[in-house]
Amino acid sequence: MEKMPRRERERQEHVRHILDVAGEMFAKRGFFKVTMKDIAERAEFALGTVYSFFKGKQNLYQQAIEQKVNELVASVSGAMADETSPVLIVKGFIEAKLRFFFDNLDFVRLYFVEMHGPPLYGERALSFALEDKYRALLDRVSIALERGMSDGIFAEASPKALATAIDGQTSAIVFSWLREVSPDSPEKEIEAAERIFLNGALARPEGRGVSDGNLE
Amino acid sequence: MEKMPRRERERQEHVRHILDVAGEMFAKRGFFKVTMKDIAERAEFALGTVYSFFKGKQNLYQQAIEQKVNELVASVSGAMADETSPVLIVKGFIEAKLRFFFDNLDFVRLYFVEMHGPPLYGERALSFALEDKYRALLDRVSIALERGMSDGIFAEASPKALATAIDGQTSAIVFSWLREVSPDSPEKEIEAAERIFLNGALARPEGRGVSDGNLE
DNA sequence: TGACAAATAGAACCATTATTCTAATAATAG
DNA sequence: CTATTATTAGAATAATGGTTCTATTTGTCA
Repeated sequence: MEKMPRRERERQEHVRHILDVAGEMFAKRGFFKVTMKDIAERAEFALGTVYSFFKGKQNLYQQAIEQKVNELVASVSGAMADETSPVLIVKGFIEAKLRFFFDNLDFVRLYFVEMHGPPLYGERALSFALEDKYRALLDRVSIALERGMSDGIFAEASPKALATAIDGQTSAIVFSWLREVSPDSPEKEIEAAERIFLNGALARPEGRGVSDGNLE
Repeated sequence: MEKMPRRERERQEHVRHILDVAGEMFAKRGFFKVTMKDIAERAEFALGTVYSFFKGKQNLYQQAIEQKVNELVASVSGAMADETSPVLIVKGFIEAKLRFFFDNLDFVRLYFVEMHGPPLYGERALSFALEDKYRALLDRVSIALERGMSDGIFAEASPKALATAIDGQTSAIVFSWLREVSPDSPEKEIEAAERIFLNGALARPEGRGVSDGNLE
């Protein structure tokens, strides 16, 4: 990692910096309300310099998103890799996803637009590869659920449907943060999401759920 | 409803027609890939005529969305109004929401972008009033849940969090339809969503859930 | 029929902005 | 020091497309 000349290292610094700045601006104002000039100024580079780093605006936008998505996937993936028990894998997913978006709240808007919105400029910015990476995380959740089912921990159901449900639940929490002025911490929501997903809304006959710790 | 002159009625027909066409085009191609000329041609009106109906492109976009959101809210609201039991209100919400989006799959992209995306053009197209209307539906779900809790049907938890969860779960199902070539019917997902939300993922001690019909 | 409203096709206008280009300066490497 | 490369500020270019305008046609109604 330390073998390239300083020049090259600096260049990468610059690229990353511009990407960060641009990502934030795109997320806040939207693609078409941000001009290349704006970005250049904010990043403290001349317009031409920005063009020396990126092919054009779309390319910049695309890379800004990809950078963050990679971080997201790495973070969630890491959290799930640590665990072996199905329940803990699911919890790991919930926790890591919520934490990442909590720490990158601006990015939320961009991400979901690229995931589910109409094409911004004719084509999706989020490459299929990245989309697949995220979906692969969900598949791992699915698999954990499936395993939990054969172990009798989870109720028999469609693992895919359950994974979709947990993904949607967590996304909705993230959206709710967008509406708040300044959400203070994701802890409460993480816990609530886990409880709701695992136990459901109905009262349990025994009134006992996973909170007893008997499942981990 | 039938008291206005034909001229006026026709005008409204035209407006509605243009709104429909525009809404579909926006959803498919995105705001900036649709030109006013495109819309005029597709709707079979001259460009100037379209401008005689709408102040401009933004206005057209806005109204196209509002029209659909109103339909959505009316539909879901109606479904919930029929019911009295908390469980059935929740089910009504799930069913009506899923059905509406299933029947208006194009619209999904627009809706979520406006709900959660960065401002498209400086300001949100979805007026706060409309946003509030949807949120009011969720409040009604919350209230039903709360009532269910005091009746001992639902487990004690934050009604808001539960409502958010059910909203997210259903949205995720809608998103999954976007990825499919041609989803055939929402029935399966409706049922699964209800089951997952009510019973949760964990195996129940007795293996019995709401499917027994003992709660309605 | 005659006057007026509605609609049309398309030209014209105009603002925006992505992108390229230029001339000048600063930094670096050898 | 010198050749080279990176960077800069900003001007020039070019395309796009929203909006307005015009001349013409069609439809309506009294």
